[in-house]
Amino acid sequence: MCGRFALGLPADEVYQLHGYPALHAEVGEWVNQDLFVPRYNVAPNTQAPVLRRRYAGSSDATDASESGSSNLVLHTMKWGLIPHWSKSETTNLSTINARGENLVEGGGLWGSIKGKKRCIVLAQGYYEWLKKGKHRLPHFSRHKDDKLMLLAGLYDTATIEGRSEPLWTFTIVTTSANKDFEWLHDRQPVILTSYSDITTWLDTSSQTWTKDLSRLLDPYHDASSPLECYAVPKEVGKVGTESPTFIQPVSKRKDGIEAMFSNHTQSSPSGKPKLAPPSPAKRKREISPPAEPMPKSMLFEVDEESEAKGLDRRHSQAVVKSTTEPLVPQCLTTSTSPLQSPSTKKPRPQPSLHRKKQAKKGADSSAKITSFFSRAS
DNA sequence: CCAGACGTTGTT
DNA sequence: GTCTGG
DNA sequence: CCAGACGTTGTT
DNA sequence: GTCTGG
Repeated sequence: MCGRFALGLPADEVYQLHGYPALHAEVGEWVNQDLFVPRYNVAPNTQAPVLRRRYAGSSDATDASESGSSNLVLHTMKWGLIPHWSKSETTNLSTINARGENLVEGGGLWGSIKGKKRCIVLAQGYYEWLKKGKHRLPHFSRHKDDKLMLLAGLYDTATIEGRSEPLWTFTIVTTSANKDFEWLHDRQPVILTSYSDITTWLDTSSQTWTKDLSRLLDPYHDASSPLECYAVPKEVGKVGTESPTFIQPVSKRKDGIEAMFSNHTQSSPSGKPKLAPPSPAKRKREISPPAEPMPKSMLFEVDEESEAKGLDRRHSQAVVKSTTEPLVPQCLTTSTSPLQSPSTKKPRPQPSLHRKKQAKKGADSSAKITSFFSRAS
């Protein structure tokens, strides 16, 4: 399922968080403090930000600052778990995901890890490709309130021949998609939201698996933190590309077109449940507006069929709505500045991640092609 | 005992 | 590394 | 997960 | 089609 997501931070950096309260700072704050370099296309086999708990006496301290009381460490690991007994950095195994069902059942590759090396992968959201015949249309799923998405993960370290440092890698735990997401895909990452779930998942002190942990792997359902999902530019499918537009609804860029076609409306073909589209009013708060410029030009193919269905989706029934209350319990509230001393760490300039040239223009018959040129200010 | 698997997704 | 299959 | 490669000999 | 790289 989850083969791509958004948000990352600079490689090889290790941050010391100041205990669980800082977890709240989580969202927004880390990003706004430029401790993260926002990324919009995090692929397997690349580095990504991971949170784990460290225990006194363990020798896995890496080079994190030794400032005492904290036991939560944030650093980067490579996506795609390499078991500790492997001597090679590559593997035949598919380990970018771990099925929750197989954790519960026990044994196997995960048997020795699930009780001891759990972590949380930080993301703005994740991509999923909706299959439409032979076409695949990328969608982005995220918390409606723009909170960081916390994905349940497992990690391990391996000593690779010819390397002096251990290789840290992780995998993302998956489960059945919940009802609201079945139209998109049958699997979903395990998304943690409540403080107690987060602490439960990160607490490996017992070194064992428990029923409580199994419960966390149930399909996502947290009415207080609803998700939203919308189509995004196909360009996200190209590895190595980066653009904030990848996590923005493609429909937003089709305003003109949408207006033109808006009479078609629906005739709900199947009884499929669908997600409500992002409310237009809401989409304004951007996560960490990057210094990064928008691409010179973006091109989107609008296939009539998908287009129709896409429009249809916006009239559908809906995702649970949260109008209520501060989604994070008080216990998570940060005391002061959560990350004031990540040792020598400083905000760094946005790396230039663009490599994309020009979207190709070969209008392939059947599809309607529309180009949008965003004038990056 | 040794050899070989150990995994996921998607597609057929 | 640990478990399974032969 | 998707995108892109997937091969050899001989000659320069 | 299948494998590799990102």
